[in-house]
Amino acid sequence: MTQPRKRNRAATTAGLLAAARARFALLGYDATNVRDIAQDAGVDATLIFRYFGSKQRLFEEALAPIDDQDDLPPDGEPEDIPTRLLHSTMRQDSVDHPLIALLRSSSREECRERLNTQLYDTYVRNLEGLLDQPDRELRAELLTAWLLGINVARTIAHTPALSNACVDDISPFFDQVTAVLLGSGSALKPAGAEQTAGTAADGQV
Amino acid sequence: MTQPRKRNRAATTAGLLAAARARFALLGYDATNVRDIAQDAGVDATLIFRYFGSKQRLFEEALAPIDDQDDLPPDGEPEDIPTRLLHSTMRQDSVDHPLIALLRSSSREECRERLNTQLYDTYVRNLEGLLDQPDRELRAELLTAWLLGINVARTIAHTPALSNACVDDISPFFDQVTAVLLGSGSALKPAGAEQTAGTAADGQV
Amino acid sequence: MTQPRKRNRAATTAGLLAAARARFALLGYDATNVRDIAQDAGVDATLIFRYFGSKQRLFEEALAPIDDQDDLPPDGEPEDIPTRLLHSTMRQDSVDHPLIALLRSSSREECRERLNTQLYDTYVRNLEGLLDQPDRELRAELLTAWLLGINVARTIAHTPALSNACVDDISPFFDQVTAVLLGSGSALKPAGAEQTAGTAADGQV
Amino acid sequence: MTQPRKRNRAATTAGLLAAARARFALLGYDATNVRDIAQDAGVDATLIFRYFGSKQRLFEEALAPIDDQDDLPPDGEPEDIPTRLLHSTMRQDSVDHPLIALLRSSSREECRERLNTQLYDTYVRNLEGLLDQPDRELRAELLTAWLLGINVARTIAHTPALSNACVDDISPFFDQVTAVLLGSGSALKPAGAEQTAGTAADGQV
DNA sequence: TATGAATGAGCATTCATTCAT
DNA sequence: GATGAATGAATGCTCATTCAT
Repeated sequence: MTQPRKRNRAATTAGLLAAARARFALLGYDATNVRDIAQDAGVDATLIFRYFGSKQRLFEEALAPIDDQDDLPPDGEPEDIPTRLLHSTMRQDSVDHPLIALLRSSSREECRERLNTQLYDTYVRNLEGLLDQPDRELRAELLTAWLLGINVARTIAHTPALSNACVDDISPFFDQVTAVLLGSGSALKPAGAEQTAGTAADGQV
Repeated sequence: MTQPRKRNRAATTAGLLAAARARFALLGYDATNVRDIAQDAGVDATLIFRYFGSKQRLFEEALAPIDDQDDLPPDGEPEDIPTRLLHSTMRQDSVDHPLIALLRSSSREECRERLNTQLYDTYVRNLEGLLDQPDRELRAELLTAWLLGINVARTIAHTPALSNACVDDISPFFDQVTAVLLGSGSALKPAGAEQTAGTAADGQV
Repeated sequence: MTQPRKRNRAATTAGLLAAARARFALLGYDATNVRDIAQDAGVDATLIFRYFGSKQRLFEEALAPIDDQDDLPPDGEPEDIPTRLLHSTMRQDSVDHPLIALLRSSSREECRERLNTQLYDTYVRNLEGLLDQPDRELRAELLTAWLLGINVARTIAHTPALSNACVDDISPFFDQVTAVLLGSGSALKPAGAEQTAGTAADGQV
Repeated sequence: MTQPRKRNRAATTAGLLAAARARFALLGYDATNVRDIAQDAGVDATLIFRYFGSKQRLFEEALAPIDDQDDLPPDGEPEDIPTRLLHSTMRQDSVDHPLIALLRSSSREECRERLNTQLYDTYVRNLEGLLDQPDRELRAELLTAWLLGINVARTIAHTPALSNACVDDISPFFDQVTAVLLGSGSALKPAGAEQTAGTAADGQV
């Protein structure tokens, strides 16, 4: 009680970051206030400024680590990329997906930019890399938009069916839509069996 | 606008509503302040309270009219519904789509509820009505999520390809994805050939 | 409906004054707003400024007429003065006694001055005139304070017994206290008999 | 006060309470604004909200301590009660008597209630306890009204004689009036001697 | 190092008052 | 003469941030 906390800078900043992540994702930047974050972390609000300088910087750092974790690692087969993005989208039961935090804070120009960047780096670029059609950017963005929309529907709008669905419920549809959007000439094509439907669809387009 | 538009209640309220619509959609509820809205409309901020009572009420009225306009009218063929929803999603060059305003204000419980309601009434319910599979709700929500994601990508994230795309660029993909998601047994089915792929895909799922 | 009111200046000002009197007495100057007064009178708030110039002037004029009516007329026997002041104090079932309005508005220097003046002109001066002792001013003020306190207790504090009391309930006490405060050497004294009771009462205590 | 009294919660809250007490008593609740209170106390206005939560709460706390101090302690002889109430009424040279603050804020329902309660608890109830006549409540209220009126005359109306009077100037009258109002059968009666003086005083006045 | 007292800018809202019709 | 649209000053209150200990 005299030493209320371990005076452990690492633990304090980690707790602050976690609390910030949760609040920013749930409420967005504006509606989140630093005192509540500090209270959630069980520390004094001043430490936010001591350790991070400003609310803005805390926001940036709170979103950064998960960004990296979300960036697709280069290992793994290319044809797994869509599936892995779906898993990333569906993975979070917790509401603190960084994309959602950015979306909810998108009244800030910098957040909009960052949302854009992150969407590109994590989704569009990776998907586009699988394709070689002239309209591959649009195709990649269309699939990205779908994943983004699913995320929003689940974490913000809370539409009932999607909120309760798990990856397996969605996979069948996802595979087909992926086949349609990534279409022929995609790197996925040679991968084979599960793409058959996609191939069929693609053939007719 | 060039003329100070003096002593005209109708024009003043209309200007206030337009300015509010734009600011709320761009910045969300919290980040929007009444003085800026009034300044955009070229009038004194107190008129907001005179005519609307509160910022909250202004928000509601600013979003209301477009809501109605977005609700699908019951006329028209059922199989046109997805296409019409796509047009509604793509129609707005202006950023002030009410769905976006609600999304950006989603830190407020009431806005989340309203977003949910509006998503259901305008999208999910109408799409679900076309289907009879046991999983028709999930299918409808998946298509809704896509339209929502496209909207977000265009108006908030400003992804380049989607932002510059027009309905015709997207229609081919949209038709196929619709076929996949609404699948067999849908009211769309008898409409024809392009559903074949969908049916095939559906069969294999 | 096309001619909503008789456009009768006299009636309008009278209605405004009456409404103002009631509101000012009930709420004091600050807590009363001109729109409510106008609404009570059934006219537009602007007329207050047209006819009275300002809220302040309306206040002054609203309190003025009753002032005069409360000033003791010079006719009548001097020994009736205390009794008449008691009746004035007890008379008002309605809450709009001007003294109360002034008291409730006494945060304004001008109202305090006016309260002082009115208390002096209506009460102290008249009572003091009945006396010739060196401490006649203090005696007069002590009786004035009592009448004032009774008024406050009835109209503001709403103490139960005093609120429900009528003049006859209080008269016996009043006569004795008057006898004590105005005391011997007062102009009342030679008047005689009813003071005896006071002395008797005093004796029995 | 000369020294900025920095970083001292106790001193700051005390200063704020004192400043609030003075302003509320002088101006009433509505006419007092928090910025002025803070300026009087030499601190920033936001500290009012930090320490008290709201203007309303500050008002309550500013009036509370004096309330307690004014409540008659149960010790002491019952027959001293009237005298002690007189002293309490006359004691305050400072204008910040809580009764006056309440009176000046009486446009607020809650203040009216509290005024009523306080008047009853501090004055009426204690006086009534000395009596056993059927009309003891009225008698107690009449004496209460007088003390209240004296307070108002001194602190609000500033009538000259009462404002400059001290307890000793008023005591002779007070004893006689008390004798009249509390009358025969009062608990004061057996106390005896000092009432005789009242009678004597009456005779000699 | 960490605590909490202090601060100033900003917000929604109200009100008396003026101006144009 | 009378209506209601327009205005600017002020108020209670919140928040990120800094300063002193």
